[in-house]
Amino acid sequence: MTARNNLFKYFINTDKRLNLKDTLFSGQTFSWTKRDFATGYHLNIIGDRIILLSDFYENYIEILSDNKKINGLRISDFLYRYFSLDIEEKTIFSSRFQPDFPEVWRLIEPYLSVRVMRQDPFEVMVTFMCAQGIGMHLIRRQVSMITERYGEKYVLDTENGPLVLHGFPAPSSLASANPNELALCTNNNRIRAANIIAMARSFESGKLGLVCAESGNCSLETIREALCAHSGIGLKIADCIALFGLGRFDAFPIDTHVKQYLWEWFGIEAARKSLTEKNYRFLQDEARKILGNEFAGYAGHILFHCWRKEVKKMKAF
DNA sequence: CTCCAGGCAATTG
DNA sequence: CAATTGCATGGA
Repeated sequence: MTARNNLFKYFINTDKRLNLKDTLFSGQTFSWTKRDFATGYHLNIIGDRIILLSDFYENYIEILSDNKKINGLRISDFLYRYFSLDIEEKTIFSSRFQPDFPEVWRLIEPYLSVRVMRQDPFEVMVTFMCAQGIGMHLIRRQVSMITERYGEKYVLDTENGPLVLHGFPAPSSLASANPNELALCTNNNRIRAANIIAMARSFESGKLGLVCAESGNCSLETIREALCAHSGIGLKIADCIALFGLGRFDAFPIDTHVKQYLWEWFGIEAARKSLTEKNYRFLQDEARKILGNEFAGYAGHILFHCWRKEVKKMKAF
């Protein structure tokens, strides 16, 4: 394979859609991006290098050579799992959804190819701890600054000159961070910085590692309890971590946007009330009646993404 | 100026 | 119980 630098083409060619499953195993070099990867990555393969760019921050990178492995898996096997290609589009929504909600179905049909990925748990924990009550602009800035200050630096040679990118910091790096220094990266929110450091230490000690290892076998409630024991992680963030970081596609996080579409699209009255814990859990039960249990969160993310773009008319993701 | 952004935790009624 | 407030900042 000859290295072909088309990284900047990636930034421009954002609407190009290719079938990852077909392309991934064809052995050809390709450039592939998709704007619909909310809370996930854009993927770009340049020759023998694979670059993942998050929509939470724009400077994450993994550079891999063909003979390297990730988590003990061949790259193609890793990506197959990473992009959850084992999940078929047609299985995400029940067969009753389309006839029951034809208008919603018409809106979400173009979004059915959205993938919810199995991302790195620690990374998801940190990024979602940065995502409380503020806009995507500030969330991105926080995570971006964290990677720049605490992540490993990569310099990538491109035909347009060197490109500096940063990997996501390891748990140990944030566990030993100075709170005041980290607060500079967390919107000057010292409480958040302290929470992230405490979580990183817990992760390093192995307490959270066990949750990650066992997350496929235990109940959602068990996962939530372990996560919510940490200051700065509530039900919503715990559900996000389960969904995006632990591959628990049954986890159904409810944020301000989900709350909105539960009322506007499905007429759930309780969605107009505030998100107390009791109401949060009630709304989840209601959502599962519509979306089923196994892929409630997966389906919810498709709805979430469609809601933001088609109804709220948000430009970026 | 006000209101809201992919909330949580502590406090008050 | 439920409702309110502090945390922080920037864009609409």
